[in-house]
Amino acid sequence: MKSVHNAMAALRCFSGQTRELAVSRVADRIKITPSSASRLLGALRDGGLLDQDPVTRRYRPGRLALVLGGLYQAHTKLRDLAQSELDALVERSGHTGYLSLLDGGDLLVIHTRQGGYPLRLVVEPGARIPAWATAGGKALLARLPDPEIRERLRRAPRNSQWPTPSPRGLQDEIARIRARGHALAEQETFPGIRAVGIAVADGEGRAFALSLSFPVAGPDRKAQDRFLGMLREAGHRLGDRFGDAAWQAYTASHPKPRPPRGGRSETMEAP
Amino acid sequence: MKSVHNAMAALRCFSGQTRELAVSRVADRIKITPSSASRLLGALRDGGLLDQDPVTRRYRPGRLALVLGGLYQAHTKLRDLAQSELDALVERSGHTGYLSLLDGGDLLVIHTRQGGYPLRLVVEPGARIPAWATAGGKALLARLPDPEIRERLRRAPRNSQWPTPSPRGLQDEIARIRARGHALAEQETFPGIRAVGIAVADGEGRAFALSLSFPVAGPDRKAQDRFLGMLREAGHRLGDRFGDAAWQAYTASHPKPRPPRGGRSETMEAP
DNA sequence: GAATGCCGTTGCACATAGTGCAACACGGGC
DNA sequence: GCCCGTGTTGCACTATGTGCAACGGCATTC
Repeated sequence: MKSVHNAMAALRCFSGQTRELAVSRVADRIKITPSSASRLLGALRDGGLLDQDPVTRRYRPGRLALVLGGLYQAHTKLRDLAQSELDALVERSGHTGYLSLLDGGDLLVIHTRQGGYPLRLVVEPGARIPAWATAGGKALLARLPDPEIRERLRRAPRNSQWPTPSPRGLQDEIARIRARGHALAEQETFPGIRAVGIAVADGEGRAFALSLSFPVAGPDRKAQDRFLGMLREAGHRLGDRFGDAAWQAYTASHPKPRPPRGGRSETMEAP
Repeated sequence: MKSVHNAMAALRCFSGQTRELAVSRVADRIKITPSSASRLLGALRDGGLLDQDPVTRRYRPGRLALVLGGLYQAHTKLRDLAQSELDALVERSGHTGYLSLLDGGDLLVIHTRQGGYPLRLVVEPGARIPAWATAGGKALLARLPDPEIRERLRRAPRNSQWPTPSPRGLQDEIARIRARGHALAEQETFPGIRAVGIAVADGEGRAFALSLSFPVAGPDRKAQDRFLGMLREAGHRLGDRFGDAAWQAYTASHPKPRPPRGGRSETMEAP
């Protein structure tokens, strides 16, 4: 299945930073000859997974990609609602928010939203970062059983930019995240950047991380705590909505912001 | 590139109705042996384009599909805004709305939203319908140069359920749609169902159709005209926003609802 | 305007890569 | 227990995709 593998390697070249790619760029990045790349991308275009700009001859994601992406969300609307929550969070905090999910040992960024604050950590959708170096990634990992966490981190290729954790430190941090229900990244993703992250899952298996990043020298302690509180409120809302058992447990460490009184307004359509 | 072609044929089996597929179902539908299908889907899973349910062994769109779908929207947010407009339309009319685009000679449904009205034409996202049998498809086709319209319809495989148009009728209908700026489908998609559709394009090439369907016996003439008016208003807003020249021209037939007074509020972030 | 470099695409011969067949393992039903 | 349906794996064969080289198009350069 080499050609199929190459095809997906080619597809993975596309990201928020590189929405369009020339044949030769793809050939370089996945180490195949330009002739093969030309045929491969041509086939993907014929199938509708890619579109080709008729004038520049460059490729970009196509219609088939759009429908498949839409289908990922499957039955739930967790992704949609999570994104709304995130947008609101960014609006109120002024800092950058990320919606992402776990891909092996990496955090895969799905959606970002820039806040108004001038100093920003810009990460494009499609970017992959070692999960353990991010707040969202840690929050997602902490939901997995211990052996799987170790397995995922073991398999992840070593990366000089983001070091691998010590077994001891890993254990402690995971325990802390599980107890509190949120994860912190203290300049671990990027120097000078602090981040807070939570993870929410729908009925079966699909988990997303919501995270918020800001400069360490930016908002003061009080403000940071407010952001964390807002993030946790969002987590509670989503957790309640999608029956995420973990979020019931987290009520202990931080009290649940609004104890459910009768008569919540339903904004979603009935099935 | 046969295996890549098969891969995309397999991917095209997924739709709103069939979000999960078993190996054998895919094998049947794209006419390959189960062994090949097993290897093929396995490769797509390894690449992240598909996920496999560990217990049922069935496949569904994966993370890579999600990012690629997100990238389709590219620089513009036409899709997002069009969807918002559509949702509002459905809310106000109570009937079903569709967001779709042209795929060869077919209309490819991207997003649907059910209204409250009990009698509904249910079309799942991912569905393909001969464009000429739909209001949205006609609106999209009418934007193309004449030879290309004929070419696309010529290439489309014959389909007993939806007949091909006569050259004469095609010519007239296209002219009518271009003059008015919207298309109608009078029980052409489905018996007893009437639909109205418009098409909007962003700066370069990407065009979406917004359409609304309702039973012929449902809303009265007045109400239908209101729906059409609302749809056209949405078209004007989107057309203005994305510089769609066609929508300036359409002002003649139906007067533009709100002539642009100074000081439009900018909701999009600056680049 | 010719020359140069870069890019995308196409023919061709070879060897790899993917195919179908058959067999196996697994899980549920009459 | 026996089935049937399903998903996966070994194996031999051939069809398929590969690299190489050459070509045409398009800018940029001199």
